[in-house]
Amino acid sequence: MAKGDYGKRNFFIRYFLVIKCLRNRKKATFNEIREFIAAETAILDKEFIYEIRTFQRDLNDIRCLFGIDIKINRLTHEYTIVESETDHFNTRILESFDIFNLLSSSQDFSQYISLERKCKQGTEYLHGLLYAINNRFKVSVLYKKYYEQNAEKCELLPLALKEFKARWYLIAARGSYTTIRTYALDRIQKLIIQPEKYIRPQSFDVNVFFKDCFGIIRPEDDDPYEIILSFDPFQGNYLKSYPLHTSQEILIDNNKEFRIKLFVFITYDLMMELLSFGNTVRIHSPLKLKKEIRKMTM
DNA sequence: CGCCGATCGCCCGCTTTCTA
DNA sequence: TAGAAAGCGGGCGATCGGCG
Repeated sequence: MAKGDYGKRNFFIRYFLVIKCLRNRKKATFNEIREFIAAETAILDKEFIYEIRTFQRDLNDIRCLFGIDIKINRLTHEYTIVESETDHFNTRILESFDIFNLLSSSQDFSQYISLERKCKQGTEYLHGLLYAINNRFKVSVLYKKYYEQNAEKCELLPLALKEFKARWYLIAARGSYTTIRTYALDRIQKLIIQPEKYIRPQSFDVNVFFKDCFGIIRPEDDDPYEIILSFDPFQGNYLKSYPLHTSQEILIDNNKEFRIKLFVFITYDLMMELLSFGNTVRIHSPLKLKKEIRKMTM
């Protein structure tokens, strides 16, 4: 086979298949990876010869590009992906690969896959905003609050991006840093990156800022509360795999009750979440949360 | 049509790890 | 502990695609 027969985009297919192979099998020798890739690319009607030297170069590239570390076990000669539990980025990248692979398949699977019909999410602004945040450029956005008729032009100092419930938000300040607000990307109608720079407050860390928040609201004039909630054991299983918040601690877990403790602000987001559990949740404390929920349901 | 950069295979040599 | 085996990176050349 002549070199380069399969074009320039091939390296991307290789990276993806290497990652896919190692995810499926957990571990594989180079020959197994080579065979896996040969089998996966057989439909391309071109022999895909994968040289060990290329593979070794690819490992380096995968590490640099995606931060996915692949190590070899020198006893068994098997390669594995080094999964670091703290790194959410890796998991998300691998998940995105799965979806990408599914949606970009040349076959028409539309009769087998039911996709959620999403409105435009504003994800096209992610790259531009990240660029502005990283290089400390001011931005001006045309922003339409969902409860207002007209869009409003605002000049913002972009600080961070945040994801919540499959939506993306811009965390930004206005002129001074006295108020930091959250802007939903799907409500941005236009984004202009300004040539002017701003000085980023050194103390701002998005993960610290939202540490005690459930969702995207951080009250300015309140403190987080210790919140005790009871669920039925069935909901408990769900909450064990998908904790409500990083502060979640299990207090009781038996066949009658699943009780947890959270340390978060009492916000609209939190109350909506609790209401979505219907009568399977019971609020033990604090009193403030009980009252607020009662107010909403009356 | 020639130049240039990117990719990849091949080869070499250094380093690390295993094993007797 | 020393030699063997394997990993890994660098150099080199062939090839290809883009570009003027």
